Amino acid sequence: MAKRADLSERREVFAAAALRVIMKSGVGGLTVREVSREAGFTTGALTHYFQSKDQLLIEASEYSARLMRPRMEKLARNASAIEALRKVVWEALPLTAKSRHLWRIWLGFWERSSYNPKVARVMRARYDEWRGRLSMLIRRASSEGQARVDLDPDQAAQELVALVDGIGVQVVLGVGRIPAARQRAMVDAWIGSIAQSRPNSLSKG
Amino acid sequence: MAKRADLSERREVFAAAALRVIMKSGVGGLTVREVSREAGFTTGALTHYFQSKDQLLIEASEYSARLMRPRMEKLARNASAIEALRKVVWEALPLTAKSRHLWRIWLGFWERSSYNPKVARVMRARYDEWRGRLSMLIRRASSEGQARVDLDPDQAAQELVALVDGIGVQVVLGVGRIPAARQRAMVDAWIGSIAQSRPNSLSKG
DNA sequence: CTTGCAACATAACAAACGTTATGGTCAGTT
DNA sequence: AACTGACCATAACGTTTGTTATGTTGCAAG
Repeated sequence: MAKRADLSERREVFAAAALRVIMKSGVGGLTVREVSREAGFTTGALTHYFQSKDQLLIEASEYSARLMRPRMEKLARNASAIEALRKVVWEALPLTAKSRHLWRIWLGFWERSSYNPKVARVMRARYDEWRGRLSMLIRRASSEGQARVDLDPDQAAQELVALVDGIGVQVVLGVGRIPAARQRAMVDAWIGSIAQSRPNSLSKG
Repeated sequence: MAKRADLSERREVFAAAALRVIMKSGVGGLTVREVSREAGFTTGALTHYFQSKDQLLIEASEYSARLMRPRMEKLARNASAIEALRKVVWEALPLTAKSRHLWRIWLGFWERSSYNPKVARVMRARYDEWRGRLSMLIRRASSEGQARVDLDPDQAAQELVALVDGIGVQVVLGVGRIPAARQRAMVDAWIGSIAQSRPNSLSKG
């Protein structure tokens, strides 16, 4: 066994290259040759680390999730649950160029996931994590008296996920105009609708 | 000039076949051979009516819009502007199997529109029409005292478009669960937020 | 009745694709 | 020092693609 390069490190290099190619040409326009070139290698290297193109796509999808996760987890640790929810959702919005780039990538995976079961599985896991994160924050907000208690946290989280996706589509496709301030206002309005000015303990007493 | 078949009629046959293929294999998986077979012809016939695959896709996109338009226009003629808005948006939701099929098609066009300027142009026109329809109804609701007057109709319509897209994504991708009743409730909640119980004339007086 | 062109089918084409095969190089083991 | 296998390049393979070329047929105008 004569190893010179770290395996998982090389795989990340190709995954990152794949994301850059997707940004340029879309998931449908992605080719193993282009990804190899983007990574600074040739197809011989890529096939050494990935059994197939599908595997590369899945790895790329997981890598894109790893890019967001740490920031999300940090923002979720905010003392106020409602404030944490605000900041977490804001982070997901297509507010910055970098965020819009990621959105462009995710959107590229959407269609592929409709016709590729493997991609669909990864995509579902991704959304489960995202919805779960929001659900947990909403639950926390309820128990801390910052949000209504007559609320199904999972259902509320599902609504919020849909809201964010809708904004993402409009902005990334460029079919609508939703400036940053408006995006945040929409999220705040939704959070305001589940928020509760009076603490839970008082309304119970 | 020996014509036997109506030109625009044949083109619609191919457009409809293209939509069926997209439902099955996605826009990325669509091939001219498959569409020809689906239409009951061969590629020779298809190329006789379409200069390129892109033209076929655009025609198919426009055809899918023509499928919705009449129903939308009929529902928009409701006496009550708010009620018309409700019914029009409900019609756009992925509530029925048929509607979900159309959503699947639209979603397929999204990525392609990111990298194909021609498709992007058509897509933008489609959303302009959709947003304009909602904007008009909201404007009507305001002037009839059914909706707040301190409202930017275009901005409100943009929000509603995003909401519907978000629901569409979640349902069609199958990454979230939003039952029909919940979809309608979400729309109603949004409309409720812009609605006004007291007529405009009173609040002005 | 001839003729011309629309309306298709069939076949061929070059390009691009994912994948596989082959070969070379060099670090690390024996 | 010989050897081995990880690492990567290069090339080839078979398939599929959009497009073009080349028929063939049959209605309708002249």
